[in-house]
Amino acid sequence: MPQSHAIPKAAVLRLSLYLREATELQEKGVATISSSRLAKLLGLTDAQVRKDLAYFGQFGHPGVGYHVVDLIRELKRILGTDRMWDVVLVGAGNLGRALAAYQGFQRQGFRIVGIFDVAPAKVGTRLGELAVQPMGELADTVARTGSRIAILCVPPDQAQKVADQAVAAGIRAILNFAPASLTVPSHVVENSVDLAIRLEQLSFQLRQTSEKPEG
Amino acid sequence: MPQSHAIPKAAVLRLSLYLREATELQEKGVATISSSRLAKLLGLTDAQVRKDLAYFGQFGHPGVGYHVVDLIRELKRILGTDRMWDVVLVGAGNLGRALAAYQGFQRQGFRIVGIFDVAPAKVGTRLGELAVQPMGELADTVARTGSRIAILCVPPDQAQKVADQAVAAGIRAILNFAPASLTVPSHVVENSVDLAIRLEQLSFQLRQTSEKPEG
DNA sequence: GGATGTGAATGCATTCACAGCA
DNA sequence: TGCTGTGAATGCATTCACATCC
Repeated sequence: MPQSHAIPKAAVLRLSLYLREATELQEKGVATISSSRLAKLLGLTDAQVRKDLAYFGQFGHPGVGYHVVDLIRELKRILGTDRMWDVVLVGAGNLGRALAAYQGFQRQGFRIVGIFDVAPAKVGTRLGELAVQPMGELADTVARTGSRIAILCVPPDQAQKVADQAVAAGIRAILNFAPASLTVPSHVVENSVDLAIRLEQLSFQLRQTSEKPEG
Repeated sequence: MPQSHAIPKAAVLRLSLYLREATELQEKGVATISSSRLAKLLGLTDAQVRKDLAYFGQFGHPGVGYHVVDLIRELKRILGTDRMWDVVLVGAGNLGRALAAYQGFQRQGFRIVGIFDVAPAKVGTRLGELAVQPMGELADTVARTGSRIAILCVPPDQAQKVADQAVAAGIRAILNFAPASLTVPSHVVENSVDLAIRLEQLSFQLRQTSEKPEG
């Protein structure tokens, strides 16, 4: 049973890093891993790794470490990726098409089951095994496949409208790549990735380290 | 003059959101914005907005709010986007090509000045105004253009090697899209975006809200 | 010896609440 | 009155340090 204290949001983010690292270690044939070694691989402290994992149970072995196979199984169970998730994608522009083809999603248990776009010119074009569908078919596809997750790759001025359509279609989680703030009902979870902001943050950090950026 | 206290890392991230929102308000012709209204637009509290901005100076007006034009100018100055940054991109796969064409970078002051790939088949192919170059030309291009920032879109097993090459070429900041942890010297800043992890976090949150995910 | 799991202590970020100004 | 800027208070996350176990 988990501890009765609140789980830090940042801890859950690190679980994904532990899973990624553990998977790589498994592929290399490593059987056990200690908190200190895992921490070093990720640039964290050993205590943090142990505390993060202990929020969710006790699956380490004193004197030994964590069995990589067990660690992976537990992390997948906690994160909910011990199953396949069907995902729909809205916006078949450059980014949308690249994400539709992204192998990393499949590998982590996410399968794109539908791609949608408003532009008639894009509808019908093929992307791997899927063809771009018109927005009108979104609700049908969500209902038929039971998808709970949508990825949004639409222009920022259309993002809110498309998010509303997705929610109306039964979507419960949105990964938003549009540089815009979304408002969603409380039963829907939303997560935004603003690519330009990531560069902006680097720009800020460059200023900090070398006070003279010049040109 | 900034306050003598440490600036929370999360505050800097929010500055980018304030800039994004202020830019949108400016396009709508809004002249001033209060902390409470800005907070509401972003799902934050008014005190947080004020404190974040106050870390970097006093550019608000009691009884009025913040002049949108001034706010944008100050935020750009703080974030370092009051100038153009030249950026190189390594990895001309699906994601790399999509990012090379991404308009959002240009809009925020980032210009891709070189695209590189190891695959001979990709070298020479055109992407907008640029042609994919071989890795051997990376150092030359970085030196010639004075680029400080690199975007990495390479397979995870090549990420560390490519990061090392970029650092050796003079790069000071890396935006990494490969699902792998990078080790970089202390004078280099690194920022990773793992797309699959973002979906994983949604999966976790879905489990939390509705304890029965079923299929 | 070597490692985990965890209360206690520390440090950091957010929120409160109000003085001060337009 | 309306709003900013900010010390003080609160709340949250990380680190410490050690009992415990293989």
